[in-house]
Formats: sequence, C-alpha cells, structure tokens
Amino acid sequence: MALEHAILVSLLEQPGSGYELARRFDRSIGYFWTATHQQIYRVLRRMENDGWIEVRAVQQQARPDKKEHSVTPAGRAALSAWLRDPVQPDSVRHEIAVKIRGAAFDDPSALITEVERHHQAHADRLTHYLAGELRDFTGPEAPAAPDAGEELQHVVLRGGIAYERMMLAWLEDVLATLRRIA
Amino acid sequence: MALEHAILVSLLEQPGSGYELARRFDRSIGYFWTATHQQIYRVLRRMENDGWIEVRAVQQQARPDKKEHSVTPAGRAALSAWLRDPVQPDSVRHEIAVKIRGAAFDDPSALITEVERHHQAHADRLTHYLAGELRDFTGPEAPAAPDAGEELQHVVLRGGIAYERMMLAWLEDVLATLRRIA
DNA sequence: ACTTACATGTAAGGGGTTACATGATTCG
DNA sequence: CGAATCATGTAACCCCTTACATGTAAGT
Repeated sequence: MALEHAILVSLLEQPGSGYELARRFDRSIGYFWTATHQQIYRVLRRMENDGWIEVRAVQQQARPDKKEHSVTPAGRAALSAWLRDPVQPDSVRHEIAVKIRGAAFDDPSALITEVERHHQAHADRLTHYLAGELRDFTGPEAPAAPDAGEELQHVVLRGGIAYERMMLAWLEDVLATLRRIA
Repeated sequence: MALEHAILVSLLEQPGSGYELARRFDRSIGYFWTATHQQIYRVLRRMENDGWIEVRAVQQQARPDKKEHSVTPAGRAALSAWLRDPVQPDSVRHEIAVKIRGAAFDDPSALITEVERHHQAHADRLTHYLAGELRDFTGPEAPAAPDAGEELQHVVLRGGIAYERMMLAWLEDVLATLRRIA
C-alpha cells in the first residue's frame, strides 16, 4: 500500500492538485510507481479524512480552479513511521516472460514482432530517462553541489536507467534465441 | 490478466494439481509471475468452467487424493490467441524506490538496514537462480542439445538472473549514496 | 506428540483498471 | 468549430492479499 506514501513524498517535494500529481505519476514518479488520476483522487480524499494532507482552494486565471494539497505534520509522521517499517522486496511481473515460455507450444517466430515492440518501448523510456538525467543532474545547468534530496532523486533515476538497459539487453537475448529456434 | 495464461503454460509443460501449481509458482514461474494457492484454485475453477482445462481425480497412496488438471484443445487455442494479442510492457513497482525518495524528508541513515535487507534478499534469489541454471541448463547433467522449450525456459531464467544482478548493483549504488549524504 | 509436506478450499477487504461523466479555456 | 490542456470526479468490475478453515500421512 505504497500509493499514499508516494503521494506524501511527491507533495512534500512540491504541493499540488490531483491533476498535477497525476502528471507527475506519468513522468518522474512513474518509473517506480504508477497511478491513474481516478486512483489519485480517491486516495487524496481518504488521506484528507485521515488528516495526512490539507486542501486549499486556489482560484486561477485562464484555467479552472484547483485544490492545492499539502502535507500536514500528521502526514509527515505517517511517512516517517512507514519508512521505518520493513517491507518485502516487490516481485516482478512480466507478461512477456509468460508469453516467451508459452511460445514453446505455438509458433515462436510469431512472438518476434511483439518482443521488438517491447524493445522499442524500453528504448524510448531509456532515452527519456537519460534526457532527464542530463537536464537535472549531469548537464551544465545541473546543480554543482546537489543536496540530499537531489542525490536521492538521482540514485532512483539511475535505478530506472539500469532497469531499462538490463531489459534492452535481455530482450536482445530473447530475440536471438527466438530467431535461433524458429 | 496473465495468471490464467501462466497456468496454461505450466499445465502444458506438465499437468498437475493446484497444489503442484502453487509450488511451481513459488519456484520456476515465480521469477516472472507470482500467485498464491488461493488465487490458483479460484482461477482453476473458472478455467474449468470455460472449458480451457479438464480435471481428473487421482487416487494416491500415502498421500491425499488430488485433482490432476490438463489443458484442452480450447485452452490451447486460448493461449495461442493471447500470444498473438499485443500487450503493453508491465510497469515496475518498487516500494523501496518510494522509500529512498522519502528519505529526503527523514533520516536517510535509518534506511540503510532496510536497503541491506533487500540486497540480501536479491543475493539469495540470484544464488537460487544460478543453482537452477547449473542444474538444468549449463551443468554436466544438462541436455547437450536443448529443444525449443528448454531454450525458451533458459532465456527466461537468464532474464531473472540479469534482473537480480542489476538490482544488486543498484542497491549498492543506493547504499553508497545513503552513506555519502548521511 | 509435534512438525512438515501434501491437498483443497471460503470469505472479507483492499487496490487497481476501465468506462463513463462534466466543464472551462486556449489555440489553430 | 474542433482539438488539446486543465481540472475533478463516480461506478463497476476484477484482481490480489490476508485470514480462516479442514484433513491425511510421514518422519523425528
């Protein structure tokens, strides 16, 4: 049940509306936790009821009004408690791996385009992450002496990059294997 | 919704009881898809109703009776159709990454033991995968000329190994970062 | 007697996905 | 005038986790 904690972290980094949170979950947070806007609005109401966040109505010009959410001391305490609470490593779930083993009972070459599609999707994500790393951490406009928060954001991004590189190498291994046995 | 397809693949590789399937999900299938026995029994009943599998009661000596499940032609056809149906790459979910970014708003050094625990868990899993690879694919008792099914099982296992190695390297990066900023 | 392995389930609750729904404003 | 962006929600359904529940048989 990490969604509410991911929202706490995001709102501590920067208060914002449900819509803004949904966009962050499509971008930076998305490489280690995903959520749709429907989920976010529902959890945001629950967190408000629990007193973890407070809401302030903000009038905007040239845009619909929005509700800006920020973390209360109680929310900060809930995050602290969760950080100290051991969790077990998440298990991976790869439908593509199920398909690869299933290919033994079908035509393996029919999977090649599917695997190529996945390869392309991971290559795109890697490009996106590397651009973000250059912009925020390793490029000329990056902070010369990053603070703790920036160091931590960077190491999480490096994890996303390592994951995509591993997947690309593995999917190439898969393609070579499929072509060998086809 | 790949659980039923993962079960189809497993039953095509070898028919078996719900209990046996649960054990396979704890071992070989577990490194790309997880399921508990409760989930498996429920889905098994649904698949039987859909005519994807058929059940045969087997009397055993020195053990309780069991129900052996095997895939019907309709089940095979369902698997084939799914293999041809494009799926989108699964997104990863790492609670540990949420915690790492959250550490910016707490004491980062409090996370070190948690990260070390995860490192150990991944090291254990890697050891287990490597032992399986040696036993089934690269050791002296492995088949000299593996068939298509064995090649595919091996490439999926190589994916699990690559994943664990990547996680170990990244968690070491995380530990170094936490110690640097603590 | 206790623990482990084998074997099969039910029930409650929570989390997540997909579809549906509405409305303002800007830009082409 | 239509499409895109900003903004917030409801409802149905399915999937998954956790807890509860039962029973046989072998080994220590």
